[in-house]
Amino acid sequence: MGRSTYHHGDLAAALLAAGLDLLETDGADRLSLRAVARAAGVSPNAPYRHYADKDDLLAALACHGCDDLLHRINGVTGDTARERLVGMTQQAVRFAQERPEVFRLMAGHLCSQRPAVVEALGRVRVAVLVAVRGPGDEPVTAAEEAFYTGLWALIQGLSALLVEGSVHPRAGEDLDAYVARVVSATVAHLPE
Amino acid sequence: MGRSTYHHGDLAAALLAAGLDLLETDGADRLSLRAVARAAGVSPNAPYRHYADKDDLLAALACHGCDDLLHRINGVTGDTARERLVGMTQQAVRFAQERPEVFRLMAGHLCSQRPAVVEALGRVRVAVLVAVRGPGDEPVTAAEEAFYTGLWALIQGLSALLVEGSVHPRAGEDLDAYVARVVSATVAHLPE
DNA sequence: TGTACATCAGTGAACGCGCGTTCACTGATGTAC
DNA sequence: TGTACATCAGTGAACGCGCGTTCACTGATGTAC
Repeated sequence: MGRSTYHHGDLAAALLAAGLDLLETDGADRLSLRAVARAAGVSPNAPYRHYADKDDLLAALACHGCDDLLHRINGVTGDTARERLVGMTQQAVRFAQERPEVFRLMAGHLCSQRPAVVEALGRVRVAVLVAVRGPGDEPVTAAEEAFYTGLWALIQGLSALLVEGSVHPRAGEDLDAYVARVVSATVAHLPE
Repeated sequence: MGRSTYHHGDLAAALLAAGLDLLETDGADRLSLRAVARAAGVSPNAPYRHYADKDDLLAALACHGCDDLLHRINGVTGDTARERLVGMTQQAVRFAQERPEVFRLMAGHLCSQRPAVVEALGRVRVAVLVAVRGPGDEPVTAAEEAFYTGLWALIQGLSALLVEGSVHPRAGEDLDAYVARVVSATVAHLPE
């Protein structure tokens, strides 16, 4: 804000940070490029030096969210595939609870066609697959791919349902415990 | 359009129809109440006689979508729980493909707090539960509820992933066949 | 059957708004010689 | 070390836009007597 030089220094990063902030308070629908510029203490069209247009900034925000989620997921450990799946789903759900608007942006259609976002989401999906499957070099069969797609859908769907308030833990039940119950009940054939 | 009387007759329904139309072409974000009024051949503020505000119309559109999906789901038959689950998921996916914007509106946050939408979505969820479970009067146990929540998440999540283009059938594969594969692989413990 | 009148369902103009983006511009920076 | 100059990264004003909503209003409808 109290910028002393004419040049900002790292406006791209500052806009990203301001954007993430405003995203969570306003939602992607109401997020305006001008507001982001204002928050970064910069004139309305300064962002155009760093982002082609508003959608470009939104895509950058979504990618940032993907990186965050990827990082959380990569931190999950567990002895069995089911434990790791449960752990990852808990991470995804928590992420969505903590940063609902960035989650919506990632899962929604505003950015879903942007190559950078497609790739960032792809990395998350691969991380899930690898974590559940465990290390190994055998090629992924069609049947496995279908299975992992289902798990990915389950993770995304459950996160979304919880974020939108469509489903809830039982009264007094811990969110993580609830997620564990739902996931375990659904994929009961995975080894415990 | 060529309305001959001053009074419209059934403007509420006409606005709903125009709204569903514009929703699919513009998306909920870009849908404007004025455009809906224009499409119905009526002045910009005529809608306010029938809908409290823009959000109220959006909620009505979402409810309409829920009714459509409920109807499709209720048409599903099958000898086994898994068959019925697959059938319902195929219906949901097709619905989302045919009416992506109304699907997004239903699954998204724009209307998720509106009581009418909450109830309409609840009816769909119950229909899924009943169809998978089959007729019977025993109360739903906590474990069952968790399981059905997972199925609901799977249905919603897979529909969303397909709508956003995040996952695809294999080259040349039929969409229904793909959905059947994914669902079956994921809930392999349901009796075939 | 006629009629006064309340109510309903529209009109049309206007308000105030903030937006995305473009334009022509200028201050700051870095580099070649 | 000094300097000319290209380039980069900002400024500030403006354009044109369509929006949601409100206001005061009027045409149409239905109902009580």
